[in-house]
Amino acid sequence: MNDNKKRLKNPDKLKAINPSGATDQNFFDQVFEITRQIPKGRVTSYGAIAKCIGTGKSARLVGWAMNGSGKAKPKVPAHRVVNSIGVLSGKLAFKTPTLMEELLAKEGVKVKNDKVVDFKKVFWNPMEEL
DNA sequence: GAAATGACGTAAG
DNA sequence: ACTTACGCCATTT
Repeated sequence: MNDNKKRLKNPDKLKAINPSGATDQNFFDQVFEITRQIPKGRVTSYGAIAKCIGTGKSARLVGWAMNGSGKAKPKVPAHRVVNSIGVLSGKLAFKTPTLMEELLAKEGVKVKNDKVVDFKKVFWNPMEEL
């Protein structure tokens, strides 16, 4: 497929995030924007972000969007985003499988067995903070 | 265009 | 706590 019929407002910017040039950059933009608001030492979940944006059930898309976080500018602290139970499900997508854990530990978030320790305590809710 | 894939989520066994 | 199953939606093949 890959038809160019889809509306591409900012091909350039979008290209930086999504090489194939696809869906509204809007979605990615919002995901990144929220992710950048996550305070140091705190984490949030894909579902929470999805809900905050409004897509709600598209938590998967948030994760997919994070896939492009490495190319996004400014960079997005994707390491502060975990799944609903606090597992570092995306650590394999980083340059090194241990990078995510390292970054979190550096910020004061302890990780044990690929899980965030005291997840409920360090959880940051975009709905409440924004 | 149908089928498969995925950094998810929730429910159920 | 772990596994299975289903729903969700954009991307990819």
